[in-house]
Amino acid sequence: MSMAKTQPAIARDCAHCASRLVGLCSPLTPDVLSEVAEQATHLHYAAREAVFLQGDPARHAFTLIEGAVRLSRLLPDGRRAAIGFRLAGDLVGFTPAQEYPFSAEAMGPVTICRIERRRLDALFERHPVMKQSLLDLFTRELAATQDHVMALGRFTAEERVAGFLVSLAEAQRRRGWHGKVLDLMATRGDIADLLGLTLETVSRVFSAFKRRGLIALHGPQSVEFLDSVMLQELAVGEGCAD
Amino acid sequence: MSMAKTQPAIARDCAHCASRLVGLCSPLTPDVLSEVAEQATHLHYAAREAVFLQGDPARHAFTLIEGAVRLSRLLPDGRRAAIGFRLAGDLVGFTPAQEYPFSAEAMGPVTICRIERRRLDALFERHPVMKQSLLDLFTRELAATQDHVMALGRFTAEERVAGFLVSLAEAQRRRGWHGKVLDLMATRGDIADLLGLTLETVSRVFSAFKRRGLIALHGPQSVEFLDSVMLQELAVGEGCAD
DNA sequence: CGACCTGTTGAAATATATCAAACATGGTGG
DNA sequence: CCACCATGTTTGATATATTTCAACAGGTCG
Repeated sequence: MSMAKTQPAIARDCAHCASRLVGLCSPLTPDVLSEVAEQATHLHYAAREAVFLQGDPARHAFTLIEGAVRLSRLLPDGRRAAIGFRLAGDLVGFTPAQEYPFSAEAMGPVTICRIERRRLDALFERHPVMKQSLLDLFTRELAATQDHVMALGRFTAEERVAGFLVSLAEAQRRRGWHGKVLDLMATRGDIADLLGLTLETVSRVFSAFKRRGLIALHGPQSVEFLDSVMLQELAVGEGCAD
Repeated sequence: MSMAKTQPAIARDCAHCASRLVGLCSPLTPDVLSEVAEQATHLHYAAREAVFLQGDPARHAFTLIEGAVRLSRLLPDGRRAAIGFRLAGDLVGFTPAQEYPFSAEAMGPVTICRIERRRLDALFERHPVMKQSLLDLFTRELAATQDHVMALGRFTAEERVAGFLVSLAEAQRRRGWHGKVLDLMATRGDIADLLGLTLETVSRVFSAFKRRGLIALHGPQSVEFLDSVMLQELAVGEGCAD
């Protein structure tokens, strides 16, 4: 099952990967990029497998090539809260801290590009321009997490699910996706952990949205947007709720 | 009532203030510090007054000299969620974004040190060391916000209130406070907005803690810790709940 | 085929919200 | 000094959103 780590094949096309370091490397020249590429490794993970665990020494940073991962924290009694989902192109697990502050688990089959943190730090030393990019990244991440706080603190279950759908669609759109049919890449349980709900509630909300003609389901993971306007309104807390 | 903004007296002792830029300036030399001090202004705000509002152009950054402010977002229908509280010494409203992503309101009488963002940016240009400090600051802030997500998503009302008390005590301890009696500096409503609860629920939880001998109240804003161990356990989600 | 996982749906339980009243407190002005 | 008001707090009764517990359905995979 966990043969993933046994195949750290050096990637040939990792320049592609490196350039995707969420724009971190965009100020860099091609030769620097290929230098980065040589230091990186491609890995594969199966669904539910952990990329790293909360508390592990943060020796690597990752960029997702394909698939999606869930960043989450676990309580001693089993309660789980997801901090967020990360999709292809996202930087994962890069922290100035000594240990990862949360776990990262593959939500489906995942291909990921791994680089040693030491090397990344060195890269930052030599190319201070990147620090600005990193600061911007952290700023966006902070803003997103604050949105999340708003949602968990004051939104109803329906508003949270609508918000999840809308922002996932937005994230995919930034990745070139278009159309009306969205692949969730997450189980009801994953979504529940993200939204601070139970999986049953999430399922009920999907059913309610379907009944009201806001969405259609083609299989539980495949959502078609029928009334994006209404969903958007719900998502920002202006929904009429009826 | 709002004569605050009419008294932007240049502060003489603002080097003290500048040095408190949450360690941002710790790598700087004294002469640079006094240079910063000359560019900063002291302001006073009355309770409930806004230091800045969500959406305002982010033209200034602030450091709290005295008092406490609430960072919050407001929904069109009046629901409010607080992102966090900031205490003396904290940096507030410094964002790379164009607009403030949330509002900042004084929770009581507040003295604050204001500096133009332009000047702060220039300072960062000239002293790149500070970027590292800023990155560390953002990292801590991100981690704190993620804790908040965990709390709002999976903690019960009692766990959230216990967590609030413990982390406020911790914050005050870092500021040199010691002892057992804590000044909340926040109304029940403020705390409710922070924890995603109603003010009535917060009040009931305080009463329950009092009944169980975990705390004593000397006036509604003054909390005495009687059983810190139990509170701590509740705060991290290991509480036995009885 | 049976075991298993994910999802759906129902009925009951419960934590928290909502609505409402009474109680303190501090300031203000007569 | 007292009456008065605004603001915050406590507490009670009730309502409700969401959870919990439970049963079942549809895939998939060995």
